[in-house]
Amino acid sequence: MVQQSNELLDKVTELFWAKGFQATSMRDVQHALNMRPGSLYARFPGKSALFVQVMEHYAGQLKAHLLTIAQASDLIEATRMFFTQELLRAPDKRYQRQCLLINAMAERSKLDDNAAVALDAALNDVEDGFRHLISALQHHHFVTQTVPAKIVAKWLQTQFIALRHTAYRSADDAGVAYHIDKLLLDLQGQWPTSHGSSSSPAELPD
Amino acid sequence: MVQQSNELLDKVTELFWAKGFQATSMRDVQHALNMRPGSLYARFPGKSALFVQVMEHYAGQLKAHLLTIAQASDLIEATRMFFTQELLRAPDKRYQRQCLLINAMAERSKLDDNAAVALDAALNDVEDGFRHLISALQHHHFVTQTVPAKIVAKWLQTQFIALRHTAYRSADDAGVAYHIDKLLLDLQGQWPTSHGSSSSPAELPD
DNA sequence: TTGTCTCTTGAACAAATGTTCAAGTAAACC
DNA sequence: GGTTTACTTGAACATTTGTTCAAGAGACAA
Repeated sequence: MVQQSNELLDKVTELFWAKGFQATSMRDVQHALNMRPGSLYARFPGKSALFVQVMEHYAGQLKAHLLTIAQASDLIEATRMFFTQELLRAPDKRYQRQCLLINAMAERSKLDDNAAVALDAALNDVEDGFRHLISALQHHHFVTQTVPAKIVAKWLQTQFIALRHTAYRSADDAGVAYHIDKLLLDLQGQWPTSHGSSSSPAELPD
Repeated sequence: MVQQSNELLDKVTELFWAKGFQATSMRDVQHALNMRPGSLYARFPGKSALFVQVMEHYAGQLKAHLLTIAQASDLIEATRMFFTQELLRAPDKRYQRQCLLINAMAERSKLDDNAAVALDAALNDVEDGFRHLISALQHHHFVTQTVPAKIVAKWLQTQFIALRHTAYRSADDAGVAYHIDKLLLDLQGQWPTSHGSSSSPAELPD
């Protein structure tokens, strides 16, 4: 009758995702996991530790997803699919259109040190996933190689974050699909030649 | 010795901006305004009402700013200036790089009905400001007229949101400036011809 | 049965938070 | 001077929240 840690984390992740970290009380967690306070605290040292594990859980999954995509045969289509899947989640899971990490960022001032570090690590992890995807896109000449993958990756992650917010708010899914089309155009389109970006735009990280 | 309501709202806005709505306690507000609980509650019926007024205050200012920009002679340069100003706020006001509205969105589940309505209204207000700017840009042929201003405006607001997050997190201001350049390229660049966007791409809302 | 070990229970605590209200202050008006 | 009016004060309340811990339950060995 003992639940696996992964199942537990799945459920807690959903909670934090749907309601936010602060808005989710330990009593909410206890109820969702059908555990009493003592048992819960035997498993997780406290709310902050729970947050840390959820961050790792979430970022790990997202990064893995991105690495899979980077190996697809039709990269552009796979990228579009990725965005479509993430952004057009069905109404019953609409809260998943939001980005858990961004919501967490908004609550940063209330996080303790461990939690803040975990949040940063999670964001960097996801960025790393995007960098792999961009490198693949550059390798297949979908994206100019004159701009470092790292910079394009940051751009794409930025787009992802913003679209999640818009998709969450918008009632118009077709409009979101249009935004994705625009994004894919811009990705393959023109890039500024330079603007004092510290690293030379010519060199490509791995 | 009585403070103007605008001064009060300015201070409360800063508080909410820097710490977040939930993370700011009424005692924080009392301290910042040098008011005792009773006086504060005589002026504002409660924390939720405070939130509502801050939303109106903030969105009103941002929209006004956008309307001013829409009347500049060099629209592209004015737009770039707008983004640069908002995104590269000096270190002592770094928290203002974040978007107050987005942070509020992340706490939506804890807002009561009035506050949620005010938040939506604020977001729509800002979107309206962007729409005016886009209309001006289209009028001067910087942006294609084949796409409705409303759609482009939503895109630009999305970009704005995204860049704010990145600018807040990033240690590299030159990178942010590069992102702004890319944004201005994309704005003037290619737009998808259609993708089931419900309203016909030919007609332009004023 | 008895004893031991592991895990669970739920009442309880302490701190924080939004809010109220009777009492106090001082200026304005008759 | 006396009375009313408008505003301020700060102690206090009720609720929520993260967390703890002594007591209990059940499995298994002696």
